[in-house]
Amino acid sequence: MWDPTTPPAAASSSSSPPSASPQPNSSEFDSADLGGGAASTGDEPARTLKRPRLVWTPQLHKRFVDAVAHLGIKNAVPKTIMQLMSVDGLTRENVASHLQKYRLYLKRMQGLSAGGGGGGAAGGDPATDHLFASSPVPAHFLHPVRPSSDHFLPFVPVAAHHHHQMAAAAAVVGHQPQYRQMGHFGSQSNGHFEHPFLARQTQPVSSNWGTTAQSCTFFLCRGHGIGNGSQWEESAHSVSNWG
DNA sequence: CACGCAATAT
DNA sequence: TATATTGCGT
Repeated sequence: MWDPTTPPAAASSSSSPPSASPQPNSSEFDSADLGGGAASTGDEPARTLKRPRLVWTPQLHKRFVDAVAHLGIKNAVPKTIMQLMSVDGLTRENVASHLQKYRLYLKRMQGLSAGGGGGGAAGGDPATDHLFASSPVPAHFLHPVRPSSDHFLPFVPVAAHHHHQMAAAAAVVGHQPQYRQMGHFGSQSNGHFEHPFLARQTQPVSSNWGTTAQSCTFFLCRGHGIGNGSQWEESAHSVSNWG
């Protein structure tokens, strides 16, 4: 169902010059624009609404990887990852599904890096490799920390990444309903987020960062495409309260 | 219940 | 092709 008519990710119409200018544009998403049908029979609780397929952009995956990296392999379970990512609209299933693929990817990498050498994600599934290769994989992922006998590690050739077209942005393309997913991160201060995004809901959240700079730090984590470890690390420390 | 993974569905 | 969903064991 990936809808043939659905463009792979919004063509970066504006910006995203081929040469450079990453452009720290804070808007990596469109405003949710409600179409006519929208909720059809009224506004159903997002709970039961059929959400559009999540499109895992490199940026989104970056957050995923960072979350896992900071959580540690052991604590990196779907629910925790989801919460740490703080991406509104993200469900546990979304993360779980991708986490599964990601683990397979890591497993393959382990096998390859240990024995052979060279390349990166070669010979695997073309499908997953490309996406995962866009994000640097923390070394600890490949070797869960040997208790005491990790003597010779050949060297871990991280997958050679090429430059791909990183378009922009939108994370989800709702082809069926007219919702655009992922807009801002949640201000799940204490529990979890409830409303995905949608519509013209009121959004009292804005008042949050208007007066208190707290969750705003998360926004800093974008800007560098590939090849960067993590900069939100520091940010995370600032708000180390959610735990 | 939440997790992890294979198989399957869309 | 990429995600989502399901099934089953833990």
